[in-house]
Parts: sequence; structure tokens; C-alpha cells
Amino acid sequence: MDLIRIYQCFCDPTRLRILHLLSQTPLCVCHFQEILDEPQVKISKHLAYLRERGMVVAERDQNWMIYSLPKKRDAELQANLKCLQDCVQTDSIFKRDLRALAKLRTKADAPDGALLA
Amino acid sequence: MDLIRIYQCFCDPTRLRILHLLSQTPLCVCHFQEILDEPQVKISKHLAYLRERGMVVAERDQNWMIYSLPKKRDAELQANLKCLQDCVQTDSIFKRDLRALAKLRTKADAPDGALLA
DNA sequence: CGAGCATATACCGGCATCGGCATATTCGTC
DNA sequence: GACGAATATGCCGATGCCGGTATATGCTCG
Repeated sequence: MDLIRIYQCFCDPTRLRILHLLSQTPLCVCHFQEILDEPQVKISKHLAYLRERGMVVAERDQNWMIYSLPKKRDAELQANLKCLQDCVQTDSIFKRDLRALAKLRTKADAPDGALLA
Repeated sequence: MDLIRIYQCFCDPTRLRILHLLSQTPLCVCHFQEILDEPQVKISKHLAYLRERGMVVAERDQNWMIYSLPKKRDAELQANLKCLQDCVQTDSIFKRDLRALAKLRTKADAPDGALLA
């Protein structure tokens, strides 16, 4: 029942927003802080939660930790991420997150590997 | 963020099995007991949890409570139920549940409204 | 009305989650 | 080696979930 692990990860708003953003591009913790407007601890802990359960992978780039979706995802995760994308279209919070991400991208002060997709 | 409510409902194995079965046909509590092989209290509580959150509806037929998916489901629930159906195809537990359901149907001792779909 | 079946609820203990505060770790720079 | 930036972790209290035992409710039938 790997599905359970997926749904457990999906059932918190902060984690859902994180996964939604990562569907667009890899990001580091400080980007999440800025886009989601949440304290560092909170972000960091949710990322740890997701990492422990294989929903995201992390890679160090100097001072930054760059988080992304795993390259190889099993069918269940892939299907649910797709479903999430579909469901999220109309929600104002997720739309706002996307706008904030776009704004960050124009700044172009990103560490290697993040924000370039 | 209605999505959160959906994922909270999806993140327990018993509830997931219940929803999967209800995607096939309405059922009453004692059918769940038999198919899932779980105690009555457990089933009843998970059904209450799902009912309070609008994932299922209940209707009384004499002594029985017949549970089913709501006729009108919003897009998010519909999408996720579909996704669940897709993800579940290969899982042995869910397949076993379907076999147990089929066996129940042949008995044809169901109360009105359940098991007839 | 009393018995019995089907289902729901109250209460409890154990455990996970969540968020916050403080502190630790890791890396780059001077 | 000290410092600062970026991130992670330990500890805590509050809350919610989960499953079990016992008990209550609703319905039917004799």
C-alpha cells in the first residue's frame, strides 16, 4: 500500500503547495520561504517529511539544498501528481504560488540547478 | 483547500478500501465487515469519518445503513476517485476485495439498494 | 413489550502530526 | 579559526487519529 504514503504526504496544505511548486521546477528552501511566506523551520520540516517518504530528493549546492521531485517516480506518484495539477488549476492559493514563483524567476538570482527549468 | 479534506480521507488503508469498493456499488456495513474482514466498530467509525467529510452518503433501509458515493461529486473528488481506480489495479489487497465483493454478489441476499449496481 | 439484529457512539490509551523556540550543523568567506 | 548565511534537528505542548471495550440506538418481529 504505497498509496497510503503518498496520501499521507498530500494531506497537509504546506506539503501540497511544496509538491505543486516542485512540479514546475526544483527549488531551495529559501525560495519556498519566500513563495509560501512561511517560517524556515516549518518548510524545512515538511521537506524532511517528504524526503523520508521518497516524495522529493535533495541535493546540496554550496550553502543551498535544492529540492526536486525524484527523476524516477513510480506510477502511483506520477498519477497523483498529475491529478494534483489538474485539481489545482482553479484554487487561488496555488495560483498565487505560481505567480510568486514567476516573480522569483525574473530575479534570476538562483543557485545552480534551481529555478532554471 | 477542499483537496486537503479529500487526501485526509484517503490516507488510511481501511478508508481507501471502503472508497474503492463504493466505486463499484453501494454497500451496507455488514458487507464491509465481511469483505474487509475487520470489526464492526472500526468500519462504522471510518464510515462516520467519511460521512462527516462528505465523501460518502448514508441512507437507511430497515435495519441496514446503505452507504454510497454521493451522486453529485465535485471535480476534485471525482478526479481523485478516478486516480485511485487507476492506481489500485495491481494491488493484491484491492484485488482481493473485488473478488470478495463478487462472491457476495452471487449470494444475492442483499438489502434493497445495495449490491445491485 | 421483549428479544435480537444492525449500526452508532462514548470513553480511553497510545501514538503521530504540527508548529514554535532554541540550538546545532554545514558551508563559504575573511 | 571566527563569522554569517542557509538549513536541519531536538525538545515541547497541543491536537488529532486509530483501534479497542463497553454501551447505546434504531428497527423488526413474535
